[in-house]
Amino acid sequence: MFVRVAINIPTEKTFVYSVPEELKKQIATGKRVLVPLGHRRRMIGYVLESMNVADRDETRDIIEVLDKEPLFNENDLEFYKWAAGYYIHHLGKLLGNILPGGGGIKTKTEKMITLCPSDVSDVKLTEKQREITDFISQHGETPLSLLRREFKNVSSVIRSLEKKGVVSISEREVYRRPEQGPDIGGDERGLILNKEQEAALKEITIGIASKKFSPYLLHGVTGSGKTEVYLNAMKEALRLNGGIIFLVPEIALTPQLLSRVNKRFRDNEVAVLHSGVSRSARYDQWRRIQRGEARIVVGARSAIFAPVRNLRLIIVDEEHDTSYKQDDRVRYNARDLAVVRAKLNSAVVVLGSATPETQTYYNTKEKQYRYLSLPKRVEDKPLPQVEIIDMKDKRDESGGVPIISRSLRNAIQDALESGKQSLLFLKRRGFNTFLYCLDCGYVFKCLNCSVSMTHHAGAGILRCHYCDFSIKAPPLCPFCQGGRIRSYGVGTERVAEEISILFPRARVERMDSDTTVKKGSHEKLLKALDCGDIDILVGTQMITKGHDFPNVTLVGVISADTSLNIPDFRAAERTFQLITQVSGRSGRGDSAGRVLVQTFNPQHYAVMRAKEHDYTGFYEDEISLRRELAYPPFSRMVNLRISSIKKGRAAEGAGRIGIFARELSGNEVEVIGPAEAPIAKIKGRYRWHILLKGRDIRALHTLAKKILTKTGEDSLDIKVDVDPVNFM
DNA sequence: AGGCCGAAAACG
DNA sequence: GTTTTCGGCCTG
Repeated sequence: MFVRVAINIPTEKTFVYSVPEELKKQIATGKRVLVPLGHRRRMIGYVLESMNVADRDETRDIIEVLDKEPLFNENDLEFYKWAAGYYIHHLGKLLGNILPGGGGIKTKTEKMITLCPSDVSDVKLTEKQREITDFISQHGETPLSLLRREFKNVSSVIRSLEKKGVVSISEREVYRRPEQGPDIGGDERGLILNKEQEAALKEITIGIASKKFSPYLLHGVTGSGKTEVYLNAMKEALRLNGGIIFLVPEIALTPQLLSRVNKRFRDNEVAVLHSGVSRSARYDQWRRIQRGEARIVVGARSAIFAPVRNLRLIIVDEEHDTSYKQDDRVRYNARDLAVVRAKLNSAVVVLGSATPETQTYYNTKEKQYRYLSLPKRVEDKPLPQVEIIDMKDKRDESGGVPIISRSLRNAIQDALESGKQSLLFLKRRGFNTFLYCLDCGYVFKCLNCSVSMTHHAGAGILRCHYCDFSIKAPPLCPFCQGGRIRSYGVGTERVAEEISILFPRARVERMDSDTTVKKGSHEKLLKALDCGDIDILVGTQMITKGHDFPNVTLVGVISADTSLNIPDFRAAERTFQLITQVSGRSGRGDSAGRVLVQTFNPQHYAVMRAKEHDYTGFYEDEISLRRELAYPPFSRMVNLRISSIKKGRAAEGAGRIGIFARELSGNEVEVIGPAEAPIAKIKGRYRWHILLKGRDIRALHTLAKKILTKTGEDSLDIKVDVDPVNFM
């Protein structure tokens, strides 16, 4: 017997090994095996298939079968192969990244004690032994750990009981569970769906029953109750014995959402997968899913690979969210893969958003996806009033542009006085964007990355947000020794400080990746906000995602321009989404909400359409621009990211690859660049990129693959990014 | 990825 | 002529 395995090494090849007689019984597709590779090396191989004849003369034996049960089946494998092919990754590398337990994680077992059924009344027992056997007879099969808690010196007593034949010891697998977060947002209200929710649910239900591939866009304004539709659809899929994947952006995978799911479904039906779940718990969750014990998987992007049995429904909440795109190691987009997987499984996929990607909405126009709409908030609550504040003519006492305009200040004041909460959003954490020397103009930049370092005043340090390198903030300019060091730009820390000065009585908190590094601190802040222990919360992106806090009536966007001025064709879309999503946090309770957006571009269509809550208007503006410039959805893109430790080498190599790409591109593919990346250096590597653009993804694939094989000749690092999202 | 091997460069 | 370094190649 032989097996074909994939190994997590950068090669297209799969490897055939022979199976020793004693391991034959254990072999199955989807299990991991330990195999020898090369000289004295042992690697984990993933069994792709087993066969009776090998297609080569010499094979080596596998050493060990690592899993009792497979991690995936043929159906899952078909999907993994598709993903590896589409994103131009080696299958072994993909499997190594998405499957749990790259290391040798063992299943956790627990010793169970049972009384032997045979008549043991004539066996003499000590008092202690009697006590324990009585306890076991009351409880039936009892875990040893429970006995440990109840009695002293349990192990020795049990050992002697076993010797006497009174009890028997067996081992049972136990699942390690991810830690449960606190219960936030208790009231599970609104079980009754409104007309639009009902209509959307009905359509989805038809799709589920049809057992045909049925893709939907659920376009519902913020606060329109999309989650309620999801939960009902899930119930329906479950009723038909279907498996479910519910994807949410990593940051939105909050206790709030989880407790909602947990209240609706039985605990043992739900498995949770995300980066916060420990390795071992992840492995156990995976096995529960594979066995079909957990029918519902809730998770961040990697959960799209979960080996769900009889998959009938995939939900992608906030489908526009860029965190569905994984940019390191294995590059894939979980939102797009969700559609593919649904297609392979003849299942339903529901993409939900208040601000769908232009591409997604376009697909509904092209009749690729069915369009479902929730145009109103639940209970007909009004959308918040959005006011745009033109910062061009705003000056503070010293003649500079103020961080907080007068109007925003007044609005915060109003909210405070009426006992309401405010959220202030901005893109950058830290205190200031950067420090510079007033005398010579020296800017403190990271030595490894070509970005200015962010000033964290609280800690008195400068930190690079790309490589995390930090230094003490120096009092003197290292270049001219001048003492006049000034700061420019603002971060969350600076805004929080400013707010504390303006409103000394208010309870101000900051939420960004600095204040939430500690496990559970994210939940703690949200809980505090939920309990009303915070008046004003200043934060980055993470305060914008999906939360529902009824007492928040004011949302302030400190600057809409940070997302508008990035070198990315989706900048307008991102800005529209951002303003709309942040706005959505406002006025979810009984009081009407207000949103204030500070910007230097009040006339920009993304800003104006967001003010009017006009998604379709924005879409029309955007799609005509995309058509004109032949950007997606009117073209496809593949980005080649080239980097090297040596500056010249990166530039040269990129140039050479550019020429090569143009030679091969033909008239189907347009080669743009090479260009130095907007962030020219990260972690000591100089970065360039070449963009391939064309109508047909296959032509792009072919060209990208040719470039990869051809360029093995120099020590450049080349990465292929299919359907790129991040152009920095 | 990581070890092996041959070719080229450095060495004496 | 010998040692060291570098880069390409292969692993079942």
